[in-house]
Amino acid sequence: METEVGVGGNDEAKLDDMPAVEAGSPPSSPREIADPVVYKLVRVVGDGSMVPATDDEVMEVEDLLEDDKSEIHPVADTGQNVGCASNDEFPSTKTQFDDSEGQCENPEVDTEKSHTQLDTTVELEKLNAGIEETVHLFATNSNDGRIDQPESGGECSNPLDGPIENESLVSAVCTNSKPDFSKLEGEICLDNLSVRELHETFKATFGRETSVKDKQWLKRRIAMGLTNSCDISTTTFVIIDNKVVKKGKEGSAKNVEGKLAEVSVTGAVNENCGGLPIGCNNLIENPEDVSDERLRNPGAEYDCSVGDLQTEQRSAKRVRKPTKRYIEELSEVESSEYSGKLVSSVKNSGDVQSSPVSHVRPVRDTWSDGRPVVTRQDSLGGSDVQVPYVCRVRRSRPRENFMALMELQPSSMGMATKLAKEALGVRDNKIEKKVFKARSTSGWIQKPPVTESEKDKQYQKTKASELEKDAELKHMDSSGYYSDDYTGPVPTAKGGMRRKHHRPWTLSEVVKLVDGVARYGVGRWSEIKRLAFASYSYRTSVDLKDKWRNLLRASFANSPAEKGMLSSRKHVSVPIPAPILLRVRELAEIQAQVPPNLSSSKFGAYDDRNVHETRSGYL
DNA sequence: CTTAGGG
DNA sequence: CCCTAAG
Repeated sequence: METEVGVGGNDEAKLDDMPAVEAGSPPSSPREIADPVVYKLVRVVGDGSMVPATDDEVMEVEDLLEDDKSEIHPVADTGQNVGCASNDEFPSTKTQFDDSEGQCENPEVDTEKSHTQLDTTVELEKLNAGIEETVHLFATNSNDGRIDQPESGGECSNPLDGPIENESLVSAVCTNSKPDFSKLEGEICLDNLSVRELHETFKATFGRETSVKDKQWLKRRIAMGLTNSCDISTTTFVIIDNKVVKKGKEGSAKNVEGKLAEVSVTGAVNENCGGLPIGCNNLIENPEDVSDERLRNPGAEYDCSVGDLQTEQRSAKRVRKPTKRYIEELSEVESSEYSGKLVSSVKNSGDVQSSPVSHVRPVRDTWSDGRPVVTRQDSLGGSDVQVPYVCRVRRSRPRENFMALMELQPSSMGMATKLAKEALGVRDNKIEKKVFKARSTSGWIQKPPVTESEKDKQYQKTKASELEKDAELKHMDSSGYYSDDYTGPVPTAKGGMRRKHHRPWTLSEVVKLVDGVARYGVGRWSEIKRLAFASYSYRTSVDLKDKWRNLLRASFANSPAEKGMLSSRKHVSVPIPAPILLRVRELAEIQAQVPPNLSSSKFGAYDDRNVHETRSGYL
């Protein structure tokens, strides 16, 4: 449990981070500034006690603060705000708007609007849910449940001396960051404002700019910001003294009014000068924020019309790591129906039902670089263990039948194999050896494929016929043909396993290989494998190549001795008949001298028999 | 993925 | 056989 929480407290020190307070126009109410409520970072330890935040944590927060500041600065630089000195500037604001009016109603806005609105609206739906949550959290945290009782008259308990502070403090604290709060005074009819004006107002409300061009969204946001309420009519936006006045039925609006103010004030001091509860703020910030997070998504929905917003916003705002919640949400969405539009799913989550629990969780699933890590949740013994989910599949190796493997290697293999199997996705019997690559270290090795049941039966038939055919050539046992197949991992003295399985080449195989080479040419291993070795699931092209290499070597080594070697040498498991070696040599020479292209005119030096034999089917 | 080569 | 570097 290392949840970071903000704890209200009077901490002047933190003010250093808010230059806004001292410089700039004289605070209208020095007292408030002297006694602001500031968030202090602490960490709640398991037992409930709190310890000071670590440097790192503080840094993080400061980062955020800076973030915000940097965001605010541009606002100041625009010089649009003529200072927020006094509270009675509303009129001038009006005029200001009028003056700078003109291009506000550019057509693009409206065309763009439709798209934008779509998305943003959706976002809002969702966000609202979050807001509700947050509000509740706040309510419970401050325990006096004031949020829920608008007219309780318990203002005195407000550490900031009552409701009035709401405005004065805000304007005071934020004086320097220039949001023109005067604009927020008195009656505001958002409906009458142009997009540009809305932007102004937005700025004034939140102390930052927005690039959203959706009037509806702006109005809603502003309304929410000003009233600290998330329950904003979607149609009418008349705000008087921080109260939304719904057209027709005024007071009926269930706004939280100033009650939330105290909460929001705390939040305000901390970060943004807007009168928005901080949690709320984080959740419903610009859609761009959200989109930023959403960006992690491959097929993010903001790809078209809102694209510019993203980029624009991103340049201005540092990208924050998506919270775990987002990751979860996204993955959910992604896995379910995500294919570019997450509208519907978002809509769903828009219901207030979303569990508050989920978003308090620490961000653990993300590496420090913000890159989500693909893991597999294994519930082992109650604790969630995340296993890096490796899934390597053998390229085109022998068919490894895991069942057989497990049978053959009872001991350590059992468990390991099982695990591996699970991790690999059972169905694929071609398991990449690489998984076991660590054989020397891991201590266990893959099993030989030998005992393949069905597949092999099938090919054993073919094999059988071949055997007969081969039987003459070699004096091999036709019965135990496969019995010796298994040359399991050879346990080396060190306990580490050596080599996988050694499958001795049978004479028939060799013949086939030679034949194949004769037919398709040296180096066409894949072809030979495909055509001549179709029935041998093991024996990859590489194997063929290797074998050929060996044959070649042998053939040349033996040639001088000719047939004599047959018995001379050490007992080779499958002594290769001289004729074959001879063929090999011939083939080798042919192939060497005659680049693949030429047809047949260049082989005078070889006896016809061989050549013909060799080339049978070739020409 | 397929080849070639080294190990 | 394994592993890898190269097309």
